[in-house]
Amino acid sequence: MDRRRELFDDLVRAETRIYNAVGERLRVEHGIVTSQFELLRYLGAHADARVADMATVFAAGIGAVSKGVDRLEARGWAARVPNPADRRSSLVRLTASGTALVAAAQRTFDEELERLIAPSLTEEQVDAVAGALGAVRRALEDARIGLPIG
Amino acid sequence: MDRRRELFDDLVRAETRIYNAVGERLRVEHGIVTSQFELLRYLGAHADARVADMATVFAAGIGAVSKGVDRLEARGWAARVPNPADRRSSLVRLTASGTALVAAAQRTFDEELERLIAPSLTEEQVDAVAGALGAVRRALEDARIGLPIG
DNA sequence: ATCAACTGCATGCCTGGGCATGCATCAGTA
DNA sequence: TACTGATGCATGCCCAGGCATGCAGTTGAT
Repeated sequence: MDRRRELFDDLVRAETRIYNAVGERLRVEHGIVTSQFELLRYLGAHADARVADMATVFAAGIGAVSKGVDRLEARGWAARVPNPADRRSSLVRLTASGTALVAAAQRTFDEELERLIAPSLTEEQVDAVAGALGAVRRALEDARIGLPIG
Repeated sequence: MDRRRELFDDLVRAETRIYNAVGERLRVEHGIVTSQFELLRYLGAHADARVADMATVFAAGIGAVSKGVDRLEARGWAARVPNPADRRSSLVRLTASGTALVAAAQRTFDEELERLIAPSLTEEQVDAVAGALGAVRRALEDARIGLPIG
């Protein structure tokens, strides 16, 4: 039980600092923050995503994602196109400049992440931690636990 | 490298959902959220903490912690007492009701954390992940990486 | 075809945190 | 002692996200 408390503390602290450090570099070099990078990256990997899809993946509220997409659109990196299958929703896709940005930012991201993690963890540990946290994540997603609202 | 991206994603998603789920239960049963629980728990474990100490531990800004302590004080769970060694700062300590709250909330916290994690991870995995993330955390703390501002 | 219930999302209000500022105090030097 | 720089923290402004609401559109039953 104490071991689980320790896991929680280290999980939250490591995540916070990594998120901040990556965000700092993304901000300086690309003018975006980590949450925007995550949205952009998701859109790069999943063409024609809907707002609700992203909200589920990121465990964020619909409103937050909707506003986040507004900001991406305002900067010309993404566009909402009508969803032919359902006129209530739009499909969000990257623009050309958004695609270019993701590619460039991804390099910064990878570089910084290596700088932060590689000194502390072996490859095997990275695999082990990714596997374990992935299992936790999937279990929570399947059970729809930890979304905002309730 | 892809493995590190996966680690980042799972780290952030698992942390988000665990943080939300724990916060939901703390809110329902004790009227606090996770960030307040963390402050309270720190104060329970570290008598006479200063605002700056907590800001460093939580990788948060001084202002955020200062306001967080304001809220704890307003609810009667903590008090600022003058710091005899330095009149610029105060020492923050729990009140009696704050101490009682921490004890009760800690039980809820432990229970919920077990519910979230135990189904997905063996004891060995918990140890391995806590150890690895602890190493990352300590490295980042030592290098003062990932604090707000810079 | 009609209607009720539901879904998807945009928007407004409110709160919490980041950042900048300002004041009080401390530490070091002359 | 006087003075300069550094430190600790409270506070104000701003922004991002949660939650509630509202509306357009969809679905299913009759």
